[in-house]
Amino acid sequence: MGRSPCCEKVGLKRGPWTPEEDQKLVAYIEQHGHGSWRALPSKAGLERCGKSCRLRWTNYLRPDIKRGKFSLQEERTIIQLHALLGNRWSAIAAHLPKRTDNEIKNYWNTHLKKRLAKMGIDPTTHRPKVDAGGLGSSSLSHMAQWESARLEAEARLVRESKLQLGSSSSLFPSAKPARLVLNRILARPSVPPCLDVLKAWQNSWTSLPTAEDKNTRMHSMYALMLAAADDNLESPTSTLSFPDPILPPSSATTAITATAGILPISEKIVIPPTTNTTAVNSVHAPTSGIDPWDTEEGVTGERRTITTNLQDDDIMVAVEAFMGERYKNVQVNLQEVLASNNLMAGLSSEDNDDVLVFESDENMDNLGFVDINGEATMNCGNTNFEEKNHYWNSICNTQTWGL
DNA sequence: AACCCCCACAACCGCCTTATG
DNA sequence: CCATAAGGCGGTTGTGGGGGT
Repeated sequence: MGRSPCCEKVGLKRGPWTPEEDQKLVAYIEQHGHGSWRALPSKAGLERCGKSCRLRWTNYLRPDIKRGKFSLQEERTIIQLHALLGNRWSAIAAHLPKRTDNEIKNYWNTHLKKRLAKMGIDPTTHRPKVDAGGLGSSSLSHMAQWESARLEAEARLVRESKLQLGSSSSLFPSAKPARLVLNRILARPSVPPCLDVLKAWQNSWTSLPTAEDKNTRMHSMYALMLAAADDNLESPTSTLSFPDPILPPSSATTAITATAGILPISEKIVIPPTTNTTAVNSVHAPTSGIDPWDTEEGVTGERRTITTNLQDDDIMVAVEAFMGERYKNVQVNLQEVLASNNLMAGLSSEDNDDVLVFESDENMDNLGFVDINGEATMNCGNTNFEEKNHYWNSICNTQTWGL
């Protein structure tokens, strides 16, 4: 389809707005609302195109925007979110009240990007620039810092999602709800567009040369699912628990109702017993206060599926994967982990047919996703849920997230 | 004082998505 | 289902101001 120009360009003024023009625009919108932007200029007596008026209003004249220097907290937030979301300025702006995407974008391009570059951080990947000599200790330190920042951002998003889901009224009604849409994880070569972190995780996984490598390397994984808006959660509309149990008790089919908050999820997540179940794998459930799936009781041979029919793409499942033989069977040290090839991923379900399956092997050493077709997409080994849950909790619970 | 360069930021451009008839 | 309008978004450009020479 053809795209029509937003307005006739001939005879229309361009360039910087004058105070008089601003005044006209503000006065008109305050009195009539903006209505159709295309029709606005003539009604307001402006010789501008509607798009120009809209941008001027949304980026500059709107009363609910904050201008001026970015605070340290705002800078930190921008960096964290950029590490997680990339150049998705509107998504980032949704987490910075009263800041516009354009302002954040400009600030990033003119300040933060350069600052990161000076620190030896690639502002695109948020990873240390690799020099010919490999990673030095300072690079590792940077990596740890930025991985930490990125993980904090992830935790922040999760927390904010919980808050938003738990409340029907947004703190910032004019702002769009935080929307983190992650594409489904697929092991097939035709990976859909997705977050960089997801790509990174996939790449890191698929780049392992052999299955043996995959198995011998230590991976751990947290799955965060929109689920469980039952009585155990803080809010009847909560749909995200983090980190909530992945696997259920073996004794019964568990149905967790995900009710509709901001995210239009209204289906059940059903966890049926599987045909050749022999025992239970379990995951600690630290946030619920109820721990029916204590890790100490993890047994072998279980294969379970969590089947969910989801109605929209606003599902987030974030996965943390720790890689590297050096961490096998050692106490996880946060900085070490962060300095390692620690990656995150996620997936979403885009239609009713999607099925998300977490699968574990006989030693509970591997967890994996299986897509709707039952094809194993990835595995993560040697899971230590206690440690990882503790780690995530420490991020989620001890951070003060200024809004 | 004049010129040049750099920087910050507002504004624009073009593509994409969504809404509507 | 299709065409079109309108809005949203991210990349890029243009402009003005400040600092250096």
